Amino acid sequence: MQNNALTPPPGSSSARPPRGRPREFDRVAALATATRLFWIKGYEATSIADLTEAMGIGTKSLYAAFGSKDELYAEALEYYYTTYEGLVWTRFRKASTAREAALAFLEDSAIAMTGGDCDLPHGCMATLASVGSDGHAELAELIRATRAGGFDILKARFDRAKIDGDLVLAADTTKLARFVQIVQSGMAIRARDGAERAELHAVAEMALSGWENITATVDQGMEREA
Amino acid sequence: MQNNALTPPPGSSSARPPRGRPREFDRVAALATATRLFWIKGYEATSIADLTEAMGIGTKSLYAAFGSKDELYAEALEYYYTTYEGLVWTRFRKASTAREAALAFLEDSAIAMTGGDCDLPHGCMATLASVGSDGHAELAELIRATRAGGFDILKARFDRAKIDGDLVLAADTTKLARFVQIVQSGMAIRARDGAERAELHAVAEMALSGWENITATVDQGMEREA
DNA sequence: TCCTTTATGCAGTGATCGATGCATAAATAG
DNA sequence: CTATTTATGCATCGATCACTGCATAAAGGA
Repeated sequence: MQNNALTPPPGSSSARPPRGRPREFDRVAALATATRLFWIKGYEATSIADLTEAMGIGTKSLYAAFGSKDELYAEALEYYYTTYEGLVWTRFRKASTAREAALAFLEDSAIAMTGGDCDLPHGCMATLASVGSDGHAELAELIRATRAGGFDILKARFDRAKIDGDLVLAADTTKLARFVQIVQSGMAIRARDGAERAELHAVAEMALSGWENITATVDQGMEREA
Repeated sequence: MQNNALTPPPGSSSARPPRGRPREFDRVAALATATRLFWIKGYEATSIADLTEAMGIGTKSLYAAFGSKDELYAEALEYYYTTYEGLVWTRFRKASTAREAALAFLEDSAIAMTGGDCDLPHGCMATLASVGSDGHAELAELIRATRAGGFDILKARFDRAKIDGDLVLAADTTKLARFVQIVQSGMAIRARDGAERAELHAVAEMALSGWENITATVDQGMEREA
């Protein structure tokens, strides 16, 4: 949860200026390049050779600056989230109702996953990340936690909507948040397969077209099931 | 599309019985074991050493029987589909309306993705397959084609529903099929992350709770968007 | 100027990757 | 029986994996 060995604060307080030879490359730019590569190809398919070539530095500099491949990936995932989370959550936070928030989240996800306003890689780095769980337990847990964070935000917003009054108290916010999260996850897979933005946009709208039914009848729906 | 080098007919017509030393292992059982391993760990994270150990055979026998890792994966994907597609599509095919078919597909997917009635690996092998596109273009295309097959089945069913009359002619069956496919894809990711069957079951129901709104207003929804 | 500190380039570490050569074992055909 | 055909076990291939030791270059502090 807190900063462990994998995620040291990147721009930690530089109390004294470094005395030796200064770094010849921009660390942030290199991290951005690494992030893009991991985003596109994933952890396992991205080799150190791929990274050093794309970043324009040698392996020694990479390890001196980032420690290991795992630590670099962890920093890249953090960079990814802090840099691009606004694309997906800004309108969500401004929305006045739970439904508007969910729709904004899915619509803006559709935009972000198809390149945004620039040429971002398609798909969601956190959703599509699949680190083989052999010896990378720490990374796998970090990725799972990142995914879980999105769910928590959704559920918290829906819980607040109950207090605000725009969501009935009987609504199951956990299931609601899971549903929205699952739709976004599915969009990520389609985006990686080359889906157009309009397709994902339409899906965002269709997903919430039954909002009133969902929020009002989800519990009695479970009773009907049993 | 047709059988290429990667997918020779496994049980092709044995015109004459083999003359030499018979194989000491069951090829189908070995393929089933390999399929399960690929299903759980994916293509890249599953090594030949992992496979030979799990299958209980040597590398020479593996290559003699299956050709290469790529060809083995292709056969495993085919085995996966032909063996388990019934879990997901049987009730779908029997359904009398498009909505019932879609609901059956999502509900049965929820069951299959959480182990079915035995201890199947969680998640969908085809959906979660992510072969790094470096030098494995043929496999990547095969996987994309497998995913596309599911979409085609859904869309064909919805198109038929228009003729049957239980779906309005104005409905956009392409978007409808994409939506259902995306929900199922998202379920696969959640299943791999350890989702309970009940959670995915609830999502299947929620996804189709706006069916009447979707099928009736999807086009005017697009107009409202523009 | 000299000394310390840091970064870089190059070569190379052991390990593992997918895949093979070779000798041998085991079966059938004659 | 012998000859032929096939499967297997063992050792190993070159390539690549993540990663590091060592010598050198380049900066600041004194």
